[in-house]
Amino acid sequence: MKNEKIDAVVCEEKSATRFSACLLFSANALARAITAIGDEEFGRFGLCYSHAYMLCEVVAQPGITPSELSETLYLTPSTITRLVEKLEQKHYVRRESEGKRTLIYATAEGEAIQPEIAQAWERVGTRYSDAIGKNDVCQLTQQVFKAAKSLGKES
Amino acid sequence: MKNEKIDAVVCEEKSATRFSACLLFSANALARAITAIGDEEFGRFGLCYSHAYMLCEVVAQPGITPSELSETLYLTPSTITRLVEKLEQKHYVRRESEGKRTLIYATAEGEAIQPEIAQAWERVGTRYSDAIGKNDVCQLTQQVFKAAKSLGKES
DNA sequence: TACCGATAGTTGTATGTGCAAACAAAAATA
DNA sequence: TATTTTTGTTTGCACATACAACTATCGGTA
Repeated sequence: MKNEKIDAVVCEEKSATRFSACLLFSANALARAITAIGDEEFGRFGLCYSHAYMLCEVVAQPGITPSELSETLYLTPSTITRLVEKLEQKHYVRRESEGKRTLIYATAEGEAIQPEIAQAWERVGTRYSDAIGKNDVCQLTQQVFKAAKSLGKES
Repeated sequence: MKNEKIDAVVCEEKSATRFSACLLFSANALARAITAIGDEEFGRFGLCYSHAYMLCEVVAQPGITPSELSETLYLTPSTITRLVEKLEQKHYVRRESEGKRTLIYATAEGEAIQPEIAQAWERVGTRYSDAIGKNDVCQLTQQVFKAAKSLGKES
């Protein structure tokens, strides 16, 4: 019984499943695993990884708009709005309305925690490099990003 | 101004960003993009991709327990409980208590939609293969899964 | 037999994310 | 100039997921 049939075809090692051959499955599993690390590190100062990334971008590009952030971060505009709200609550950014656009600026406080973010970022990198292997990481990242970009256009 | 300094180092093509070199970022971007496709296809009959996967597993392994599903699907037990609840609402599975364990079985209805799930699964595969390239997909999937597994052990 | 730690599962709560709809402002067209 | 369309942003709602705390059961030990 059980799943002999499918497993016989798909599996080679014991931990593989009928799902491991599916990119939809694997990509989500990877994202969850690595996000756990990211949120653990960035969480030390009360941010999740996407907040940290967004804040970096705002610091680098003062007056950036939500739609620009949306493109850079590969997130929908509504998600950007929510993230900005959170960062605003924490006084890391402020918003300025300019016509139909919204300009986002980092506060002094937001700029001040940049070093901490950079450190956390590095720790995250170290941790997943250690787990996955430094050489593989670089290639994997490139391929993953390329795939994400291709799929972004698909729909 | 802007971000010349960093971009000069990191970017080669215009769409790359300081983030694209980060696996945490890229993996999440990929997961979101591919999940959008998955949910679109599986959503045609009211499921999201994780429901569909779980149902497959339950059909293949009648009487499977939440903790087994948790390992197979790389999801936390609490998430499994929530997914099972959803599938139960839709009358695709039923639960049986056996001591401290819970056994999950597919209903006739649940087994009946298996063909539809298989079709949707195939459509998803076709769509991302078309976007990414058939050859790349296979290798990418393996690497992504391997990385996810390594990271799963890390924490 | 009676207790205690370990294990399995569920629930409360919180959060990131997205879709669809609403809204506001700009641009295009008549 | 007036009207329509398009664009940018925000909100209402829904959902997958996780953590922490809680409950229930099992297994071992005194």
